Amino acid sequence: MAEEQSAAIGYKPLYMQVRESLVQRLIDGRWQPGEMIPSEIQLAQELNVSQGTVRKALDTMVKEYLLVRRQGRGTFVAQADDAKLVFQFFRLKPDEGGAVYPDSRLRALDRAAATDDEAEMLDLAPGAAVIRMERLRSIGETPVIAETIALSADRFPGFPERDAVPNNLYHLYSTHWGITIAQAEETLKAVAAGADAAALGCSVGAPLLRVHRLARDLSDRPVELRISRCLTDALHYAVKLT
Amino acid sequence: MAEEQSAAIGYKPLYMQVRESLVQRLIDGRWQPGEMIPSEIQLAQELNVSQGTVRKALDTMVKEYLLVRRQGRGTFVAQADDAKLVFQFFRLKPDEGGAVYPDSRLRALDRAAATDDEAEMLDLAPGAAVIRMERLRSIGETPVIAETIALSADRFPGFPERDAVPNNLYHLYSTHWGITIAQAEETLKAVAAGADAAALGCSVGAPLLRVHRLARDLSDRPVELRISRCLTDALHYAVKLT
DNA sequence: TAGTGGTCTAGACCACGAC
DNA sequence: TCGTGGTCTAGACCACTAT
Repeated sequence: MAEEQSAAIGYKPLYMQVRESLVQRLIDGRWQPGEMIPSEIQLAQELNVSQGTVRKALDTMVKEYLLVRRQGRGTFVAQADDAKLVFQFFRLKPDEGGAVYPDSRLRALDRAAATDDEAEMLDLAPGAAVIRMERLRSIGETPVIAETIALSADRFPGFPERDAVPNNLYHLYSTHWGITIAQAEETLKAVAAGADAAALGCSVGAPLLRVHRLARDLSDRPVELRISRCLTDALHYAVKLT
Repeated sequence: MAEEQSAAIGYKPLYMQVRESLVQRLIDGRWQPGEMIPSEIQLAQELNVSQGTVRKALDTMVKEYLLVRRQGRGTFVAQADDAKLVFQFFRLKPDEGGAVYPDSRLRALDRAAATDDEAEMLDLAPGAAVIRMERLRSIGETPVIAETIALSADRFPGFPERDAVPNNLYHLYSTHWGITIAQAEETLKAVAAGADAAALGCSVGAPLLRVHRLARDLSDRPVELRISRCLTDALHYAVKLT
């Protein structure tokens, strides 16, 4: 690396510095999703470190789903629409049968002033403009999820019209604004169905799984606040604890 | 390692073979919880591999929470009652304030024939004997979780009487029978309160978070089936997606 | 056959904790 | 000061993929 190690205080291992330098290339868009990155040997020469140090940095980025290794071919920048990555942030599975990714129907798309909660979670000034969406997601013909999604309007200029919004939003964020969703925190509660009951085809007061998600980009900045109300009669939320 | 690499088919990296050999020492009880294990150098000599290979095996075991490294001191076998490990399998957090670990009151403890569901999940013969517990868990004076726990009676001979069952069951499994819970799969649903309503102090039909957990030991064998019904008025289930 | 990542080795030096 | 884990290097060979 160009800079020398500073004093003991604030010390960062070399491979973490390499990692940060490589993540910056993703943030800057110098490396685009799907693109093959230089080989470990090339990166090592470029950064003046050994191949082993580059390897350790790449290994951590692979574990973070930022890169994908393909033996014999090379290392590639992960894409939000990779079949496996689609389920990185989607944990609802049918009780019977394999994983499915529900279709979406956009019921509303507005610009509005952020609520206090939205402003705080998204790190915006009070009352800043947000893009807010209401979606109904279905498996086959059966509606299973009602979603409210809020985005900072500033970060998504030229957001598409209602008919042009695709099902996979994270892929849209990536292709149109170069924003990669790298991690998310979810909090789950059981709640009684209220205004969503009609859309979901359940009775008022029926138990719903409410999932509150804050999604962050590569720089850890909050990007999207999403609140989903899920019918869990034939679905469940799956978690592996290891 | 003693055995040579077999043909290409069924190939396992050396560090994974080392890992399996070390995990076996935990399964056998040759390494006890809290114990310091030999240094990397010693293990490398003993197994006839390099220190780097031992290190890679230890690194994976640390990530699995089986070992704990303490720089300058050594590497230790993880204990189920380590402050941090208690929360490895407990994801409910108060909406406000820091993490808490609820107290438990055992309402029932029986031996009974396994239900079909229990037999299948725990990999038992139909109708085999299980130990079944009903617990009510509270934060302060407020009941928040009703739990049903099923264990294979064969694997837990001499299970304590009702008054002698501690709050931390996984620590009990470890100390009395040498069974380490290494991983668990949870499935979550929202359900309406039924028979538990009285104990939890909510109304019948109130939404509860139902958590279905299958816990496995170091050999991946299912050990415990636990179904929790949680009041999520002031609690939430937290998940980090990375 | 050439180039890539995957694994393995051997040795060096540093940071930390116990003595 | 000593022993531990933490990091870094340099080089070797293997397995996989594409050509």
